[in-house]
Amino acid sequence: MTQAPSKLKPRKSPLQDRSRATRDAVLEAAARILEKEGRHAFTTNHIAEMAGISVGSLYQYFPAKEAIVVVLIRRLRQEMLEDFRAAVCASRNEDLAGASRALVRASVLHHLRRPALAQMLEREEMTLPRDPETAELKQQLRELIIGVLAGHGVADAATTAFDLVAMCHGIVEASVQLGERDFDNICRRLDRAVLGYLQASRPLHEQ
Amino acid sequence: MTQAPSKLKPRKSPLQDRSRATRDAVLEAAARILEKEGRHAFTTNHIAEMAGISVGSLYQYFPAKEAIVVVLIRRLRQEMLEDFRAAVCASRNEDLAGASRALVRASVLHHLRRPALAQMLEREEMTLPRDPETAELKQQLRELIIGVLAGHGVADAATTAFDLVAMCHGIVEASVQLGERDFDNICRRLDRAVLGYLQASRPLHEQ
DNA sequence: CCATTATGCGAATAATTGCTCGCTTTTCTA
DNA sequence: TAGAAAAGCGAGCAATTATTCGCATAATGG
Repeated sequence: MTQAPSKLKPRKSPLQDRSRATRDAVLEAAARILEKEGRHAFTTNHIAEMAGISVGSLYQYFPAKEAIVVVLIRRLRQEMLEDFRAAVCASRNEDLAGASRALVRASVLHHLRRPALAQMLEREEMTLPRDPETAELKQQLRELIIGVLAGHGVADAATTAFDLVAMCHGIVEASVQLGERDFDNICRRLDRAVLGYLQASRPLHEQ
Repeated sequence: MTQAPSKLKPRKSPLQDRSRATRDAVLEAAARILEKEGRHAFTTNHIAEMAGISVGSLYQYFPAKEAIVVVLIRRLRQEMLEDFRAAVCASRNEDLAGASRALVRASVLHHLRRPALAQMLEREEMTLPRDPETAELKQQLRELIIGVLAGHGVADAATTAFDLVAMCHGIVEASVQLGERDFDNICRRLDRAVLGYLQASRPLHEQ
């Protein structure tokens, strides 16, 4: 009883340089189509054409169209995790406000690298079947942030982390969607939101 | 030279009760499919089947599949605007904190009515061509909130309104996605975020 | 230089799906 | 109640698209 081949894992791993280039070309073409032409243009034939290869070659490395998106998402999450780790590392001697600012900057940086792509991929992620590898990356990211908050004595770090991430995500996504590309401006507003939330654990009348 | 028929406006307006029922059945079936089966099941034949009518009848009232979604979105925005207007009206004698709380409750109420549907429709909206009627509703909503903030002396009401709406949206969406359905719990956290942001206009050290 | 393996190709296939059109049934109206 | 108008029907057309498969070309190893 052999395992049924997964619909998400690569059919074949590239061994030669040539094939690795093909695989990368597919991924880059797919990314470009998603960010510049949208979902409707995201067809296997079109991806192959834009990558300068044939559909047949595409299917040697990806067992299904979805698998391409899954890899792109995985890469995005991987990058994000690394950015956040770097930010946490660089701000390990700062106070809570300093650490928050560092995380905010990492978050905005991530979204502004390829704004349209990041948004498309996040949207796709919700439609796709759960990918354990991506879930693991997200879990690590969550724990990283909870750790930072808890380390600074924030109460109920898990909920706080959840809300902070969600509200930053909301503001950045909405801003980027409207064409905002001013890194510092977005950061300022996120800082205000984050620090405000952290402060507001104390009720208003104590001010 | 007659005007080319729009792809979004109804081909025919229902005159008899019978046809109005058909139209409504289509909309409700479409909504149910979107929220319970997802995009991939959203086909005209399936919608007609679930509505208990034939495809032909469907196309008498909607010139294209997209038109159905557009109407659903329009209805959602309409409802939301009315909820917000009611909240603003009911809290017109309160202070800024009170008004904020009222708006937060309206927002959460909106999302919790049919959580899965609201999320799907918002996602679809981004893919669809811009609908002027929906844009108008959103514009009114924006002005409503800006008005409330400005009326309480909030500086830069436009940006503040944008950020508050975006961050609430972020938190609610993320919470709902994880299955959270506790109205009061979500409200509490949104209150904290909103009041925190409003407070944080003053820098930290003044506290 | 040959055998073997890896890589690449793209026409063809099979399935899906948005939408039309000629027709029947129901409702309205005069 | 007859004729017209509205509403409803659903098989089938046309177009799209994910995926395959038999074959060609290139790299590798002995």
